[in-house]
Amino acid sequence: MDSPGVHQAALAERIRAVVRAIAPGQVAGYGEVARRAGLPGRARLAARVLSSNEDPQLPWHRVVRSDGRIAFPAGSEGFLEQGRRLQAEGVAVVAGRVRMPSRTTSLDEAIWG
DNA sequence: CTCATGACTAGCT
DNA sequence: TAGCTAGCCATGA
Repeated sequence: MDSPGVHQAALAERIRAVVRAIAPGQVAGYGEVARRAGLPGRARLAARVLSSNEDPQLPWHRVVRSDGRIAFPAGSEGFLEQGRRLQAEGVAVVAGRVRMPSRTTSLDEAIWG
């Protein structure tokens, strides 16, 4: 199915589907979303899809950068909005960052719990 | 066509 | 930890 004849609209459709599949209280990186949509390396495309998204039902706020940072400029409206929505779902947001699934806070915690 | 831009990433210093 | 660089790719001027 991933033939070189697919349109951009179809790709955007897949990306939105993947974003919709992110469970509440969870987050995913742009690159991860793209990869799940069958588009490895297209993190930028995923970001573009969200930037041009018009669907109010799309949980775009669950998508962050690979390092857990919110992609919007700190202090911007989008930045505040995303942080607000994430915290409303129980996601810990500290200084514009969220804890990524496979990222430990400290070595001690990783070893000793 | 070329050039600049951006809700990105990984690697190196 | 932080900053810089190069690669990435769709869009618009």
